[in-house]
Amino acid sequence: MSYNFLQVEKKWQQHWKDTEAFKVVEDDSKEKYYSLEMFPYPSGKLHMGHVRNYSIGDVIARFKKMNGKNVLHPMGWDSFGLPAENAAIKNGIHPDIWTRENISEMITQLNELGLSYDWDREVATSSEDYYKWTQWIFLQLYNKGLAYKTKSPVNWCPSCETVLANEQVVNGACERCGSDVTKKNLSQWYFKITDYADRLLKDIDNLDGWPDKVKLMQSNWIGKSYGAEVDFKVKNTDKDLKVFTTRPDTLYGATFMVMAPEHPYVNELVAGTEYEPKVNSFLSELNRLSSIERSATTLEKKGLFIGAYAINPVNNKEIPIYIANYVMMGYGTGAIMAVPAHDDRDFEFAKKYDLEIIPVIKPNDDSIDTENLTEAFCEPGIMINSDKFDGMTNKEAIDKISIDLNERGIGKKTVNFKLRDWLISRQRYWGTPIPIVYCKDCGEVPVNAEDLPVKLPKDVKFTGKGESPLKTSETFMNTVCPKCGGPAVREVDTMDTFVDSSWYFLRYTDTKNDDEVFNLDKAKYWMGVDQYIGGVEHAILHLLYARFFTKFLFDLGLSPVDEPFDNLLTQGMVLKDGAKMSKSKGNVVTPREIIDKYGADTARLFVLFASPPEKDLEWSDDGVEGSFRFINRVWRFVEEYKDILKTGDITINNKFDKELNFKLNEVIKNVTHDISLRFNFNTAISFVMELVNVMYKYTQNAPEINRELLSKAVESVLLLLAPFGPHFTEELWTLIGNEGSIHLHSWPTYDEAALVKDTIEIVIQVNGKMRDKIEVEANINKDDLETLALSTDKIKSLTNGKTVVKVIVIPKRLVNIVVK
RNA sequence: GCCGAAGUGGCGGAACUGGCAGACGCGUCGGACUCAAAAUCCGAAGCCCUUAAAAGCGUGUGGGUUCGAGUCCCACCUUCGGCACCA
Repeated sequence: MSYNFLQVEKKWQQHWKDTEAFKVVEDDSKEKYYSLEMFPYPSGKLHMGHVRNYSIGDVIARFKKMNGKNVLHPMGWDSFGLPAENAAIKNGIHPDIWTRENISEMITQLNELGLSYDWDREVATSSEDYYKWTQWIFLQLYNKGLAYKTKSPVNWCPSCETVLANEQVVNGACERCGSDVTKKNLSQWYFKITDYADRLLKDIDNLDGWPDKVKLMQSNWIGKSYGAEVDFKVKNTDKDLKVFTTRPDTLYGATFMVMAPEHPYVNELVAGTEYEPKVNSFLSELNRLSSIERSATTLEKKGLFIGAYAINPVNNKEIPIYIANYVMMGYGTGAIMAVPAHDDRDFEFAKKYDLEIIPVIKPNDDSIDTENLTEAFCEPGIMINSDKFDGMTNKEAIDKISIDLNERGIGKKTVNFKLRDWLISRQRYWGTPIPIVYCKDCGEVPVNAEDLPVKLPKDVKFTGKGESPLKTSETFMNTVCPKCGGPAVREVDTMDTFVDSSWYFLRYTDTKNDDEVFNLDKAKYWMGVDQYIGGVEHAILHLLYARFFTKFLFDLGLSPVDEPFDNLLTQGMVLKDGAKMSKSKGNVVTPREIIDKYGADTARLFVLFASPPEKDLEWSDDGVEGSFRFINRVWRFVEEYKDILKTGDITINNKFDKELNFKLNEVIKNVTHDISLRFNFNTAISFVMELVNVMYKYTQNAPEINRELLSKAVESVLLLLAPFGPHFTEELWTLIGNEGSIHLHSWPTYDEAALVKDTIEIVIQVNGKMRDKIEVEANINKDDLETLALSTDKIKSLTNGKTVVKVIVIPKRLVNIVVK
């Protein structure tokens, strides 16, 4: 026999809806708490990863509410994006309809899980009243010069005739049709996130509530490196070739120079020379490689001398200029000085093309023959072959040489970032239109803010071919210029969906505002997000973009904070048989089947109990069964004893009462600690299980049931479990005669006095090995404890005939006797 | 290659600042209830040797620090994650 979860869960879900239980408004008399889970793409079907993510957030939200906080716990939809468009191409359903249907299905499923969302604050990035403001933010970026258009190579699928996002390129091939992806130069919109690189990096230090792992990933992604820019003259020309190096100390060891094959100087330097055809064939060979193959470190280093020489500014040495496949145009200046003696890649290249190797640093201990290197020497050491810098440590020389370059006007200290500007153009329909028009006379003109939103048209053809579906809508394309009123055409690209999700957490504070992106006072009340929860796959892009937007809006005086998320929890994946659940592996367990068979409370309890939230969770059907059993065990207990429970002052009458009372208070303390400080829901639940076990034993063993005490224990169990299993606890709460929702009741408190024990158990070790235990008065002094420990029969027999060298007494814990 | 995380029973996982390793759950075994089964309740259980007790061995491997190490230090192995020719 088990409880009727179907009926109970339905009943309370309806009740919460009817009473608007989770509606929340600003209230200055209460401390706020903003609990946020990363909003989903509305695919239409919830998976276990969602269940885990939202269960974690819901426990936190409900727990904070029971602790007196005014809790903002919203949900919404990252509803622009490719799948909707693919559905349109495949099935002819309009993306808008497809998306709306999915959203309503997902809302049903989320409500079936009993999640405490304030649906009044729902946002959908694809709705006009949301993307209007996404466009508005675009205009602000544009006005500040942080949104710009430029030609750049993009991924192009020749078969689908469309641009692909990086994520849609799998091993150099189109995700949809498998064709080789090529590069195509197209005009693209960018956000100048690089202007914020330094701040985005520096402020990572303030993110105390973020996992180190995520902070590190962001740091690496931004990739700041310190070094110097050095100007090399190109022999017999007036050109200066700039290189970036992090090792200015090795400047005297530069024996050749390598440029990226795409470097603009390459064409100019070889034009009309005997090297031109060779360079061209080198280039076309390289272009045949996909970007994946090109960037593989295993790719053999290949290069070509282009007939020109550069002059090393520190010693006027002429060095040959090469192009090679291992130098990237996108980083630094696209050209490097090659120092084979002290760089692995340059060494490999020099050996292959038989180029000169000059050591300029030797190890402190002469352990390496620098004249006959077998590999590049990359350790710190002492400067040699470097004029006036000889004898210095190379560390010292980095600084000295940089200063010297600066003074002579041939170089300077500089920094470089790996972070690039953010390409936001997508040649797609189902996204936020970019609010720009092109006028024959005025050129590129931003749409006036009062004319927003630039709406997505309905009369669009979805063929899956061509650059952008919006081109097929004449009503959309043809417009008038906001500046001169003349005929103009609209930008047909839409924005990357990461743009939409970079500010939704701010909109939640004020979702219905038609006049402002969000109200500053409301944002002031709710921001920052106290707890953000989501998958670690968003550790870099989404979180970095969201930080960028928040800082930008902060600079405009629109956002009250310059970092959006005070605390971040990255939950682990849900695995089955050691692998991520996926259709292709056939190891998917759907939330639907679990809810139907056991109910939402069981599903929630299991995903929270099976593993700590930040670790991967191994799915176990037997484990789910166990969680279901536990809920039933609680249910039966309450049913059996509900009639004799009696609230009132508790008197402790015997050792059974005392034991139960101790456990009760201990568990309240531990559960509170584990939820609030560590988010270790798995141990929190296990403590409640212990309490329930003790309660069962109590009813069997105690000579007489202490009705007030048992009543307090039952209430506490329900309150402690309320955030985890909101439905059955609500039902049992009324069953034992309470009025009102358990979720409006305050969190149970414990009595420190109940945790004081009269006697405690002390472990006795001999030479660090546990040999005996004794029960002693809790307040026994050290000397008495030592005497007692040495006098037990067991210890006496073990120490007999040996010398006691030392006795270590740790009060309230153990005694360790060292013997020889 | 670089950076990071993690290795604990048959399984998922506990052990907060070094102090009884294995909480809690699953599975297993035994008992009660039942004509029987399921469900439920109670109990056992790291491994090894044993009728039992005691001893011994046990937190990836090898060393070290300490009265005492899953926890700290050094070296290594394995697995997972991120970045990947970043000059």
